[in-house]
Amino acid sequence: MPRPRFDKLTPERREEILDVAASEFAARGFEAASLNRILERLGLSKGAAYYYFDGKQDLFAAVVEAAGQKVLDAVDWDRLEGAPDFWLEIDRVLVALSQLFAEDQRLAGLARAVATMGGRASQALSSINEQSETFWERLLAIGRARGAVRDDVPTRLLQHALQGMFQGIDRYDTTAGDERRHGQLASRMAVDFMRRMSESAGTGPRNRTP
Amino acid sequence: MPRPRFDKLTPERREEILDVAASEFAARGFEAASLNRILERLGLSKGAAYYYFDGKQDLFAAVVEAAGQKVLDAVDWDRLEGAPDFWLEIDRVLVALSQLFAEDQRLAGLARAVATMGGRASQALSSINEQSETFWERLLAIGRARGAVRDDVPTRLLQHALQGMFQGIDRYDTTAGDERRHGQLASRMAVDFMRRMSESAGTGPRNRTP
Amino acid sequence: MPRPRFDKLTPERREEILDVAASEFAARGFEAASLNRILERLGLSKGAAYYYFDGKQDLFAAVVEAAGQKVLDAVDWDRLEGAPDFWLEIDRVLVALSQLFAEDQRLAGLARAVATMGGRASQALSSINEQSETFWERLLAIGRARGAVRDDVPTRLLQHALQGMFQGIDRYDTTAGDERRHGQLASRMAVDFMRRMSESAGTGPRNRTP
Amino acid sequence: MPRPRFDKLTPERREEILDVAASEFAARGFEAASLNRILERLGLSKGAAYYYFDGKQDLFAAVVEAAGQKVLDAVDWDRLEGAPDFWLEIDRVLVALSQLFAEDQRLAGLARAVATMGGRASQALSSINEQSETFWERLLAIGRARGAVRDDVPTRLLQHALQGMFQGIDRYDTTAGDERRHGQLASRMAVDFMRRMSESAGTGPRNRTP
DNA sequence: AATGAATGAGATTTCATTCAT
DNA sequence: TATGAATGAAATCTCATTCAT
Repeated sequence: MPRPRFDKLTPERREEILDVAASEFAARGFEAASLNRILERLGLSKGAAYYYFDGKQDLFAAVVEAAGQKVLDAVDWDRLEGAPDFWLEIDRVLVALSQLFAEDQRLAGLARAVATMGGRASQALSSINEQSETFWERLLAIGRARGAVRDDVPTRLLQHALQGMFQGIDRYDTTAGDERRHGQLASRMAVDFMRRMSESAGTGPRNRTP
Repeated sequence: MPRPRFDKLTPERREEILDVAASEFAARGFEAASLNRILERLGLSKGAAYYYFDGKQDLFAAVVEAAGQKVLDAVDWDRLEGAPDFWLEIDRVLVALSQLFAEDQRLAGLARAVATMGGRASQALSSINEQSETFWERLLAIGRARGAVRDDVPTRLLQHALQGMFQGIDRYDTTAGDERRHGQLASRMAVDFMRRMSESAGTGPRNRTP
Repeated sequence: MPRPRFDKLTPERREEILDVAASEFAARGFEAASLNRILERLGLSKGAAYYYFDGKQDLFAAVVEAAGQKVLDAVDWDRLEGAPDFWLEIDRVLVALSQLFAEDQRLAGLARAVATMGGRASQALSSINEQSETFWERLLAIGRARGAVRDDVPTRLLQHALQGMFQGIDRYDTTAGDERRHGQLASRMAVDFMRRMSESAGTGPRNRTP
Repeated sequence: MPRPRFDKLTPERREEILDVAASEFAARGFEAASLNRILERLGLSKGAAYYYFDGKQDLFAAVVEAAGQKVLDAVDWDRLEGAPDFWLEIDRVLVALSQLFAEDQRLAGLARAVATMGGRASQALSSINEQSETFWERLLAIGRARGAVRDDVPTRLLQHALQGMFQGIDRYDTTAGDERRHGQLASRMAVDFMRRMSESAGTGPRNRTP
C-alpha cells in the first residue's frame, strides 16, 4: 500500500497517478502491465515512484483500492437497509453499479486484473480482498437480516459465486456484438441471476423479471 | 495450434510436454508463465519447441485444448440426453466434473488463465472458445429440449454467467481453509446455483437442495 | 555454387527453386533473407537443400548467376558488334534491359542484394563478379574497338562507375512517386548518362538525347 | 533518433558510442551488424542502450546522421558559391571528400549500409535521406544557379545517379589491388564523370580531363 | 523530496546447419 | 537421394528495481 508520503501529494496529482495506472492495469492485466509505461505517461520519475510506492504490486493495490472505494461509495447503504422491498432496492443498486461500470470503463478491466492475480499476489492484495469481502458481506448481511437472502450457504461462498457470475456477464458483455442492447439485457439478467441464487426459499413470487 | 509434426511424437512425450506446460500456465497465468522454464524442465531445446509450436500462444492453445477435451470427455452426453430427470443427471455430471478438477489441480488454474487472456489472445484462443461454447451449448440445448432450462435468456449469456459462477466457486474453494469439507459443499452448492439460474419457471418445487 | 547433382533435377524444379529463392533474396537482401522461409515455401526439406547446395551463400550464388545469365542473354552481342552506330544500338540494348528489369521485378532487388554483400561473401560471389565483369568488359570492349568508348580510363573503373550509376537510377525509380513516367524518363536518362560518361571525346555532337 | 538523454552524455562517451557502432555497421551492413557485439565492445549494458536509443535502427540512424554531418561540414559552401569556376571548385570539394573518406574508412562502409536498407528502414532513415538530399540539392542548386549544371533532368534523378556513380567508384577502390595509385585516379575520374553527367551542354570545351 | 542513469537477468523468437535414419 | 528432428547460439528488446547524487 502506498507509503504515507503519497497522501501529501495534491489530490489532483494523486488521482492522476492512480488514473493512469488504472488504465494500464485494466487494459493489460497485472503481469503484462508495464510500470515503465505508466511512469512515462505520467512524467513521473522512477525514483519518485519508488518513493511513493513499494513497487509494482503496491501501486496495483493502491489502484484497486481506490476503484473499490468508488464502488462502495456508489451504494447508498442506509437506504438499502431501510428499503421496504430488499430485492427492489437491490435492483436499483445494481443499475447504479452497472452505470458506474459503463462510465468508467477501467473498472471492469481492473476487476478482471484482480481475478487474474489469483493466489500469487500474496500480501499486496490482502487489502483488496478485505475490501471486496466488506462489500458483499455488508450487502448480504442486510439481505439476511431482512430474511430476503438465504442462510443455508456460507457468506463467502455465496459472495464468490455472485462475484464470478457478474464477471462472467461482464465477459459476455465485452465480446457481444450489438453493444447497447446487450448491455441493458445483461444488466437486467444479472439482477435476475443474483436474486435466483441468493433468495431464500418461499420469499415471494418465483420470477420478478418482467 | 501445434504443427502437424507434434502428432508424430510418441503419445508419452506429447503428454509430458503438455503436462509440464500446463503446470506452468496453470500456476502463473499466461503472461507470467515462462516458456524458458517450461523448456528447461522438459529438457527440450528452444529450436525443437518452435519446431513443434508456433510460439508461446500456440503452446498455450494446445495445452488448453487438451484440457478442454478432458472435460468434454468426462461427460456422458448420451446418458444426459436420455435421463429421466435432467437436473438429477446434471447433479451427477457436475459431481464428476468436480472430481476431475479435484484430481487434476491444473484444470482450475488453466481455466483461470484462459479467463485472463480476455481480448488479448485474439486468434490463438478462438478454438478454445469454440470448445467452451460447444460444451455449454450442448448442455443447455439438451436442457432446453427437455423444458428444464429457461429460454428467456440468450444461450451465450447464460453460458457466461454459469461459467463465471463456477469460477467464483473455484476461487472460494482455492482460498478456503478446511479443504475437504468445503470442496464437497461447494460442489453441492454449484449445482444448486446452476439450477436456480437456469431452471425455467414453474418446473417444479422451488428448492430442491435439502 | 550448386553441386553437380542440382543439374539432375528436372528443369522445372530447378527453375522453381531458383525462382522462390530469388524472390526472398530480392525482397530482403542476403542477410535478412531466411533459408528456412525459402525451403518452407518450396516444400523442400532441409536435407535436400543441403544435398544440392552448400549452404545459404551457395544458393544465393546460384540464384544470382541464373539472373546474370538472363541479363547476358538479353543482349544481342553480334548485332551490337556489327551495328553502324554504336550508341544508337546501346540505346536499344538498354531499353531491352530496362524492359527485362520491369518484367522481372526481382532482378533489381537481386542487384541490390549483391551490392550489399560487399567484401563479406568472399568465395561465394566470385563467380558473380566474374559474370558481371564479363558483361561490362564485353560491352565496353566492343565500344572501344569502334572508337566510341574512351580509353583513358581503366575498364574496371568505368564498369563500376556505370554499374553504380545504374543502381542509383534504380533506387530513384524505386522511390519515385509517379511510377510510369519516371520509369521512362529514368531509362532515357540512363542512356544519356552512360554515353556522357563513356563516350570518347570528339566522337560527335554533344548531346544526342532529343 | 537518439533520445534527448543521449545529448547529456559527455561528448567523449557520445563519440565513442557512435564510433564503435559505426565500425560494426560499416563492416557488416545493417542486418548483419550485431547490437550485442556493439554493446559488448562498449561495455554498455543492454538496458543503458535502450535508455539512450529506441533500438537497433535508431542507433543506426544516429550513427549515419553523425557521419553525414561530417560530410556536410567538409564542404566550404560559401566558397563554392563564390568560386569563379564552379567545376574547378567542385574538383577541390571532391578531393577534400575523398580525403575524408580515405581517413575515415567507415564512411564508405556506412554509405553502403545505408544504400542496402532500401525500402526496409521506413521511418528510421527518413532523416538520413533528408540529409543526403540536402547535400546534393545544395550542391546542384549552386551549380544550376551558375549555369554550370544542366536543368533538363530532375534534381533527385541526377542526385541518385551521381550518388550511385560515386558508390561504384568506391567499390572499385575497395577491390583494387594497388591502392594508392588507384585511389588518386579514382578520385580524379569521379570528378570527370560527375562533370560529364551534370554539365549543361555548350558550357565549354568538351573534355577537361587531360 | 526527487532524479534519472544504470543494471542485468530474462523474455520470446529465428537462424543456419548437422546428422541419424 | 532424401527426410525432418534436433540443436544451441545468437538475435532484439523489456522489465522491475536500485542508488548515488
